[in-house]
Amino acid sequence: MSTSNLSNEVIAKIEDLRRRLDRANYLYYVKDQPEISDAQYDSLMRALQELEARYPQAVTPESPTQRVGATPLTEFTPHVHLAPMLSLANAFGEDELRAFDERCHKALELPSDEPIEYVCELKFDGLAVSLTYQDGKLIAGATRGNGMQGENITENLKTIKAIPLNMHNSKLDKPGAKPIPNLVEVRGEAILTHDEFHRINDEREESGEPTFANPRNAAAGSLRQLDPKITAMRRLTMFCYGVGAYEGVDFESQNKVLCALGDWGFKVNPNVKVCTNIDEVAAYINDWHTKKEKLPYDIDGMVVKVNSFAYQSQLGSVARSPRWAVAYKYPAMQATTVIIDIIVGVGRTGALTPVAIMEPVEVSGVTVSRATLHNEDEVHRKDVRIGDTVVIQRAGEVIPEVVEVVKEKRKGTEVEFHMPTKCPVCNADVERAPGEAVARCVGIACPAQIRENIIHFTSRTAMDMDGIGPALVDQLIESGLIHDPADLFFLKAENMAILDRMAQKSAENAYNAIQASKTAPLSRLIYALGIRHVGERTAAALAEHFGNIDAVTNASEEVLAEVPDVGPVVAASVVRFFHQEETAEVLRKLKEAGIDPKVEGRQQTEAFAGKSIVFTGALTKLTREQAEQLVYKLGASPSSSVSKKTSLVVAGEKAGSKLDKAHSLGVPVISEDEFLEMVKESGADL
DNA sequence: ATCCCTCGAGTTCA
DNA sequence: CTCGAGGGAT
Repeated sequence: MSTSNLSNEVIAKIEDLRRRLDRANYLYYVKDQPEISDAQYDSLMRALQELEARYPQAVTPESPTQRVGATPLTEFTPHVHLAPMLSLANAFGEDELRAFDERCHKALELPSDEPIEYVCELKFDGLAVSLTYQDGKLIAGATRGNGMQGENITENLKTIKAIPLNMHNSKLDKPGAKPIPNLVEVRGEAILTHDEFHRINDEREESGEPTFANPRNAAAGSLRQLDPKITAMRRLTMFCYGVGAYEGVDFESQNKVLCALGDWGFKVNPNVKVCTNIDEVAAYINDWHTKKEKLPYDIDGMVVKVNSFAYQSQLGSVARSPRWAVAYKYPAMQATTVIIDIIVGVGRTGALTPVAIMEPVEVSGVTVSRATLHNEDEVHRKDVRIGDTVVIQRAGEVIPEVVEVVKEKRKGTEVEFHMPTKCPVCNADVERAPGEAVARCVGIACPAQIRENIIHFTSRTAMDMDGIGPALVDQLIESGLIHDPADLFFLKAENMAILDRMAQKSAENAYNAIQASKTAPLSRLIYALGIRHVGERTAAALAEHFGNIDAVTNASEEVLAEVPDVGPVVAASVVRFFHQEETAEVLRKLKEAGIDPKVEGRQQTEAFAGKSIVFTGALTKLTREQAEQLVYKLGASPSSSVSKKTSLVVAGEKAGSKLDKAHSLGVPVISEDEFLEMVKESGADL
């Protein structure tokens, strides 16, 4: 391996390979229009690596092989920006945007009817970065830091393929094209796309590492790695939008800067608009308010800049921000606040739910003061403590959630949360089933559960008693007028009118709503009872299968398990529910109030209603299916296996084990003919 | 036994 | 809307 035989031919070969690799990179990472395949790229890269290995003296820092440095750093060194990286003043809402326009008019001494040209650019939510190029070669890259001085992260930035190691000079023949300056600081934002962010978090989750709260944090974390190999694995990208210091080139406007950056091989976001006046700016901002959600990366606003550089220098800067630009911020989806307390709520099923009570804060236009923490594990996973400063957001724009704790703000006085061992409402024991996430109050007469249960009963999706809300339910319980859902049906308007702030009119409305609910379909009633694991769908399936409430009440676990989507857990839950004395009492009162809904198309015959019937052997006059449909129509539930809950077995010819089982369990058995006779006598309307 | 899908339950604010 | 659990398919 000698250094002496580096011929011109070899140099030319190396340079050709580098040119082709740089171009492939540019087309792939900047233009998103690859022209060669990954395999072709790899083979070019391998060829270059081999040549460089053979002629180490030919390796330059700008070679495409040098994107991932070999050795990790021990620390970052400071980097002084040649021109400061200013921060922008914020504008919230159109009024502040127009105020900015007026300030510009005033400072430029322009009449207000003479419009100023502005450039609108997306404001990326990433990490601001400055790249320094000397004679077209990347010599340094740094974070923004305090604006004057940042950290030198050149090795990490070189791993970003969208950043050219060499500026392009191929478009010089294009009219208005700018030559490669001898010195330029290119300013931009390093970001992670949503896809990449999720990929990284998935990987971290799998390997048990803490996940990043958002793409910006992930991007920042990735660039602050001392080992560039790690940064290289986080496939960051970078949009460039401006210049700091520059020599050997001149610009007339911000728009020309963006064009030049594009020509030089930098990635420039295409969603830029030159607006002839502030109205167009406002319209463009408004346009992107919804469109921004469809972008594959995060933006948190729009940057509005005075286009003309002449105007820009006339406007100058105040303090640390230029007067010629403003950052329009869309209403923040995230905010920071302080956890005042973590309280525990008791749900209808006894579930204890920790809820964070926070210093009220505005998030996307709404004041938020509480957020669910779901369960104890969740609290500890996020390590939320009372007194913590937390980042919150509205998940799906609606429900507030705690995203993360700002650990840097910890004072050491924060209090850890522990699930109480006694119910905060009724002081009964709290149990957490092994393997389950929720802790439950086991108190059968827990007032909180009774309250939630009644509220659930009246709710729109259950019995739909319009006009009866939590407040009224509380008063009714407190005054002793009701103890369970069924009591609602015995209320009289006069009784309710006695209550605080209960006008005669609204008492009548409530009374009418209760009476109207008496005709609710069976599925609603079953759902309203609030059986654990029985929601709207399962309630509908049970109603459909059994046809009346008695049939459900008497059903065994086996019979229940025949219902579609009902398995052992749901079946056991239903049986347990109907075994409770309280349930029997409620059902009795419902009947007394005349509530016993039937499913349409089913008749409730004396002989069959609520019975569980099994057919066995070969039927001669009916098919098995017809027979099952028949008893279903008459109010019974057909079943396929015999248990002690079975009311009746209809045995056809050559009946086998089911008949034996019926005999051994003492279940009545009849023949097919007897069955048909029974149907006839039932008086059913066939 | 394991994965995927659906359903249930709890939650916020205007 | 999100998480967790149950059911059913594989």
